[in-house]
Amino acid sequence: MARGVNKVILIGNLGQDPETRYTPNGNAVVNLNLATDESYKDRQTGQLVPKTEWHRIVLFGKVAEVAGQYLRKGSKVYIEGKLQTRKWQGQDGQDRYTTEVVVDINGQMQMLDSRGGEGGMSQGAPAGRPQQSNYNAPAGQQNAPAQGQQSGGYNQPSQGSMPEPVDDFDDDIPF
Amino acid sequence: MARGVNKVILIGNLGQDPETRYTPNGNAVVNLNLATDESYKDRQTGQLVPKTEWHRIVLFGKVAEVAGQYLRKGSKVYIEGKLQTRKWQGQDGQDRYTTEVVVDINGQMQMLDSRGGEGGMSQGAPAGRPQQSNYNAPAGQQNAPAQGQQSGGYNQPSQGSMPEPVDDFDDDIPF
Amino acid sequence: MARGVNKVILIGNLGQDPETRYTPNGNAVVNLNLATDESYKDRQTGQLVPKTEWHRIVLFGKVAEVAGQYLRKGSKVYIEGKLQTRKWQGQDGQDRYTTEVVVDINGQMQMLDSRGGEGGMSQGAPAGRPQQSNYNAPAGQQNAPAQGQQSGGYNQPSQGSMPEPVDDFDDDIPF
Amino acid sequence: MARGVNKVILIGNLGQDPETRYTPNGNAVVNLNLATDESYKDRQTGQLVPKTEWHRIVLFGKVAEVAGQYLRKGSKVYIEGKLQTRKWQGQDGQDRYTTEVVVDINGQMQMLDSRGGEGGMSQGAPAGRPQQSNYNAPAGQQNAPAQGQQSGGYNQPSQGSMPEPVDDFDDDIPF
DNA sequence: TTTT
DNA sequence: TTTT
Repeated sequence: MARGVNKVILIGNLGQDPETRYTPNGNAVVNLNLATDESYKDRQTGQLVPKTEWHRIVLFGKVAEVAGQYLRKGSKVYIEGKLQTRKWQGQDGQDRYTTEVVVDINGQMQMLDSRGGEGGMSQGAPAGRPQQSNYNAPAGQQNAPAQGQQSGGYNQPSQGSMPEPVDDFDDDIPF
Repeated sequence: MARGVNKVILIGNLGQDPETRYTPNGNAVVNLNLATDESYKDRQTGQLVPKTEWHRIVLFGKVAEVAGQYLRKGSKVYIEGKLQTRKWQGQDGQDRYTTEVVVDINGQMQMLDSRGGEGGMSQGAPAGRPQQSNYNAPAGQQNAPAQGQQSGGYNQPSQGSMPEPVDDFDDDIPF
Repeated sequence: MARGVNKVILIGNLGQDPETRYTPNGNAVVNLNLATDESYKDRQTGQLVPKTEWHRIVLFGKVAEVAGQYLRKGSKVYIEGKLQTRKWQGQDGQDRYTTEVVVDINGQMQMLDSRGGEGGMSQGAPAGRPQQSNYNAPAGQQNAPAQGQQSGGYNQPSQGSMPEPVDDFDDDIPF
Repeated sequence: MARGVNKVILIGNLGQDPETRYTPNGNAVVNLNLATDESYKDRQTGQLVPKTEWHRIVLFGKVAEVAGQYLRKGSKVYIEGKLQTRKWQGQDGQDRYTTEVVVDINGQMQMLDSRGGEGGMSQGAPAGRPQQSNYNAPAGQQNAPAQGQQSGGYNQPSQGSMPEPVDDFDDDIPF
């Protein structure tokens, strides 16, 4: 289904809790802000300078549910997805572009926080963590897109189908 | 030098000829517009729908020289680099962001057009091709940044150093 | 379905025509011998020395059919798969191990020979090419495992299904 | 320096402590046994069956020193390297082949155990851990290849140079 | 031989 | 804007 290669591999940490939305069909769509760290040697000073790159990740389907349920601010995660640049309109009516890493059925997400409070693969929601109301809403059920989530507007891109244009993000600047 | 992973792998075709610039130090900086193709099955119609994703690639150093010299509109190429989002100011004074795939000494570029005239690994510039004046300017020499290219402003990011902000792109909208 | 990452990405050329087998279920299993080239600078002489690495690739399912049909000795190809080490018995009864790159439904194969006689995505078998009798045998049909191929014995490892034990390779030394 | 792509990306856990050797030049060469886990659905039973794949990793240079110093049995690690198949002679005089994932200056190694005592990026050797005598032997110094390590025989493959044949592994079966 |  |  592809006559090219478009692959992104990231390991980094979440800058904040995942944002979970649901499509009209009840499929989870999760956004992550992921930081990858690098350091380089300054040519003037010879000092090692840290540099953080931020990535916007969008997960669909099963992997979105797991991400929304178990990842939290600070979580370390492996992401494999593809690059996608989305066009949107600024308040001034001008076109803007946002590049995201899309993780769908062809991608992968691996939680890298082992043992202990941060999550992992353990079943059940760890205590002491803010629960999101629709967390366990089974994909495909109609009860999922509850209040605050009508915003949805995503189609589930399973096996190649693409997310539809999003017209009602919380604010005007999605990145 | 890294406490994370930030890797992009692409195979696609150039939408246009490479754009070559030179830094004040005479190092080549090359921009590519790369298309990766995918097709997905439309859920309504069951039709296979082609979809093209465009990527902005920036190459530095030796690999930039090779890209600028041998790649052309339509060339098929393998790219391995990292994601980097650059902030710039629109004419309206507002912040804009552009995400690029940066190919530096840690990255890779492979030409995938095997046929004769289009390039490959062959030495020497093929005949019948528009030559760019500063093509063979050895990196690090002072003759490189000729008129129209003082604009430079890139530092060569070899082994971790970062590109400096670019303040005088041809136009206001670099993507 | 994975609590780890096991990924291989190769671009190289086939050392010989693909070898196609069929499982008892009529699914294609294709073996490729793939060369990846690299060159390194000899520390004594300073010379650039070419070095070829050979990889054994095994493709299953749909991608196997395409590979068997269109790839030929010399074809350039992109492979994405996973590492798998298989144990087998030498004639002397001792254990041997062979590591292969397995391309199943989670992997990818891209033909990189563009335009012209070498293949590409073109429909129909190019003329003047040795046809293999069972080439177009649809997967899942019983006519596939003809003589010389009962050897099969692979299960298709797509998304979890595993290769069955292989007991009758053509010869004793599969690598 | 390459006319192909040969890349391996793994995330898994060490089956045992790293084995550190030194070349005659005092450069560290470290071997890891890495397990990557996957599970697949059995087609008969419908059960989810776990499957572990074992990988032999060889690290050279700086990354080898870090690996030897901080990784331990059970450590989770990200590995980026290239495939290399090495020929050796069995006791019976017959050729054997072993495929390894080589991590040199072009590769990467990331420790993924964040928790305290097990390593991470912290300076200095954590207490309560078996120290290896030649741990801090600076590369290139003659004191490194102490007893039990004359075996060495590796050249450091920095930037493309290749490991020389190894003729005196501890035992006859290196994998 | 690891890990969850 | 590319390619098949």
